[in-house]
Parts: sequence; C-alpha cells; structure tokens
Amino acid sequence: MNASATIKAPFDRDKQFAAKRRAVILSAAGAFRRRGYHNTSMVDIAKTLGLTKAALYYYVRNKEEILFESHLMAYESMERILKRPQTGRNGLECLENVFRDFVSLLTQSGVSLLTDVDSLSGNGREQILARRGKIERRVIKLVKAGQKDGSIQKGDPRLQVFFFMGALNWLNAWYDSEGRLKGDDIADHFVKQLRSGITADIGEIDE
Amino acid sequence: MNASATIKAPFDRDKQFAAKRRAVILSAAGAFRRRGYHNTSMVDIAKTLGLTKAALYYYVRNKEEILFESHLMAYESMERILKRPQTGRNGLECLENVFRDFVSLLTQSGVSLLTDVDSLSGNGREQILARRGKIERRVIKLVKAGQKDGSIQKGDPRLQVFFFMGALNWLNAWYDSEGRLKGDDIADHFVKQLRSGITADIGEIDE
DNA sequence: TTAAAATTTGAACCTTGAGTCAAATTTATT
DNA sequence: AATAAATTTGACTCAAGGTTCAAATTTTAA
Repeated sequence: MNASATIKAPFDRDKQFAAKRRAVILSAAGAFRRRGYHNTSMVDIAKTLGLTKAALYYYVRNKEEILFESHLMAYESMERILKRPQTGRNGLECLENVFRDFVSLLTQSGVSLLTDVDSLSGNGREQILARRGKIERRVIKLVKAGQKDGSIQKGDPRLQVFFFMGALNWLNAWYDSEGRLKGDDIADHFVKQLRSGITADIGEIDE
Repeated sequence: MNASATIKAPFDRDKQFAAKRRAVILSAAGAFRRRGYHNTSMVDIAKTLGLTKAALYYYVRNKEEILFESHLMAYESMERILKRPQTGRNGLECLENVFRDFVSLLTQSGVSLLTDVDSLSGNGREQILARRGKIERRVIKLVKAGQKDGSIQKGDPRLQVFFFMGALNWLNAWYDSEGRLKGDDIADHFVKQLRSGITADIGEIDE
C-alpha cells in the first residue's frame, strides 16, 4: 500500500482511523443500497470487511450512526456538486450539468443514495431531512431560473423536479456496476431525457 | 353497508373474510409505503385497524405474507391496466394512457407500490420479481412499438423506461393524499413531462 | 334460547440481531 | 526486547418484535 517505505510522513494515526471508518461506512452504505438497511446485519457488514462484529464498534457508535453517515456522505457530495460555480449558459444547461454529475456520482464513485430515512431516530432524521430539503430547494431554484430565462418550460417546478429526481433515486435501486450498462452511457441518456422533458420548445405543441 | 335489509343474499361468509383480509393488507401496505416494512410492527398494523396483534394471524399466515400480498396487489392492478385494449393512435399515446393510469392508481386508489422486495424470502421474492419483470417488459414493448411507428425517439428502450418508471416509484415515496397536490394534477403534469421527454421531434435538436 | 362456528384476546414463547466488555492480540515506540 | 497504545475478538447480555395457543367473546342459524 505505502509505496514510500523509506520516507515516513508524520506517521499517520488519526488518518488511518478516519480512512478505515470511512471504508466501513462506504461498504455498509453499498449493502444498505442493495439489500436494505434492515436486511443487512452488523455481522454482514463486518464479514464483508474481514472483521468481526465487535470490531465495528471501535469505529462506530452503533448501526444507526452508519446509516446516518451513509446518508450524509451522499448529500454532502450532492451539495458539493450544487455549490460548484455553474458553467451553463442558461438555467437548463446548469441543470443538465448538475444532473449529469449526480448520475455519475451514483454510478462511478461508490456513493449510495439511500431512501430509508425512517430508520433514523429523532435528531438524526431531522438533520437528514433538512439536508435533503436543502438540495431539493436548490434544484428547484435551478429550474425556476431556467423558466425565467426561457430555457425551461413553465409549470410547477416542484413537480418537474420530483419527476427527474425520481429517475435518480430509482437508478440507485437498479444500477449494478457489474452490469452491461456503463455509467457514462446512462448519464448521457438520462440527461438527454431530462432535457427533452422540460426544454421550452419554440413551438409549444400541446394545450 | 347492505342496503337490502329484507332480502338476504347467500349470507356472505367467505366474502366477509376476504374483504377483511383485503383491508388488513391494504392498510398495512400503506404503512409499509410510508414508514417502511421493518419500521412497521404487527402491533402497529393491528392498532390501526382497531384489532390486537394476535387477531391478525386469523387473516394472515405471517408478516411476510402481508408484504407479499401488498406487492401482488399493486402489480395485479398494473397488469390490469396494461392488459386493457389500447386506445392510443400510436405507441406514444398508448404509453401516455398507461402511465396516466399508473399515476392515478398510486394517487387515487389506496394501492401502494413497494420497493422492498429483499424482505421477501425465496419463493415469494422470485414470484414478485417475475411479476415486476413482466410489467417492465410490457412497458418496454410499448416504447419499442412507439419507436417503430415513429412516435417515440430512438434509443435504448430500457433506459427510457427506467427513467420515467423512476418517477413513478419516487412519487409513491413522497406523495401524500392529504397534501395540496391533487392526484389528477400530478398525473397531467407527469404525463406531459413523460411525453416531452421521449417524443420524436420533427426537427431533432441535438447531436 | 341455545349450540356451533367464527372471531378475538391475553399471556406466553422464541428467534434474531444489536450492543457490551474484559481479555487477547497486534502495532508502534523507546 | 520491553512496554504502552491501538485494535480485534469471543462470549455474553438484552430488548424488540414475530409467532403460538388455549381460552374468552361474539356472531350466526336453528
């Protein structure tokens, strides 16, 4: 692992711990995504990592904390994408870029977008719901901007967003990195379908 | 309930049982949809119906059977919609009709579309997955037909279907019948966004 | 009114899986 | 090599919740 056997950096210690903890959470998050939170036991998580159940508790307070951090990890990534300086020429293009990166995030990096927020208790649940709401609001804001500059169809922005965010959540459920569909292809296709779905056409067809 | 107090039909008996059993499943399915299968206890289900936990077992073999029947109920409704004689003038219109009815089904009738298929064991899971696959294949077939008659854009039909079926599954997660959004409005909007997303435009815009 | 069938219940049982902890083992430092 | 800190483990506890069942209650039919 460490290529530099001679030069020794400030002999990591917390860094090792943080890295391992992160590995635990990422691995568990993947299992949660595939099998579901309650169908994944602590023993399952441990075995996948070549550990024993008890060892997990050295890195994590309890199972719920893993779920919480899993959610958080995904939402932080999404927020990072949303905060980036926008390069699009109009609202629609900005939205496309964001959406493409969302899809890439969920297909390329190991990050999993979970839906089981009801398995979190009181405080944790509120925090996660707040994060999700924040992201939703930002995406809605993008759509509104697009409507204002004429690149996106008029209509209830909330509904428009729910529509294509559904595709994102559902993608997370069926996507298999081993499958024949490559992440980038999915991203291309989804962005195209997203775009066609809300582009403001020059000649509006319907009533 | 029974308007004819004088005339007595073949004194229901199995019918009562079937009706109550159905009520149990529908009620539970709603709870599963909102809170999740594992976050809903048998006591919860019973209380909602004004029963006691033990009484449920008069109508149902076990909890998993409730989940199984919940899935089945949704899929049977969807199959019924798919089997109906199609009235659309082309593939796109047929697809629109089906999709609209799917949305109505999930917002108007009490039917819930669940995703937690991993909580089913062996045989039950296979049956449910088979049903879901069948439905998916039929929808894909609709899209292919639309591509053939020129009403739907070329492209991987599976991906196109995953995109808008995602909207459907996600809808089921956030939709609240008490909320301000009326089912029909959602259906209208979603159909519109579905249509725009895959309509074969006369002048294709992009590369 | 009564007896059989249908329905419901309270009180248990039992399995599963999360969480704990003192001891064992490994790793890092002098 | 010796020691302290970090990491891992086996064996255990414990609670939650699904399931069972004999008895109680309600309903139906004669």
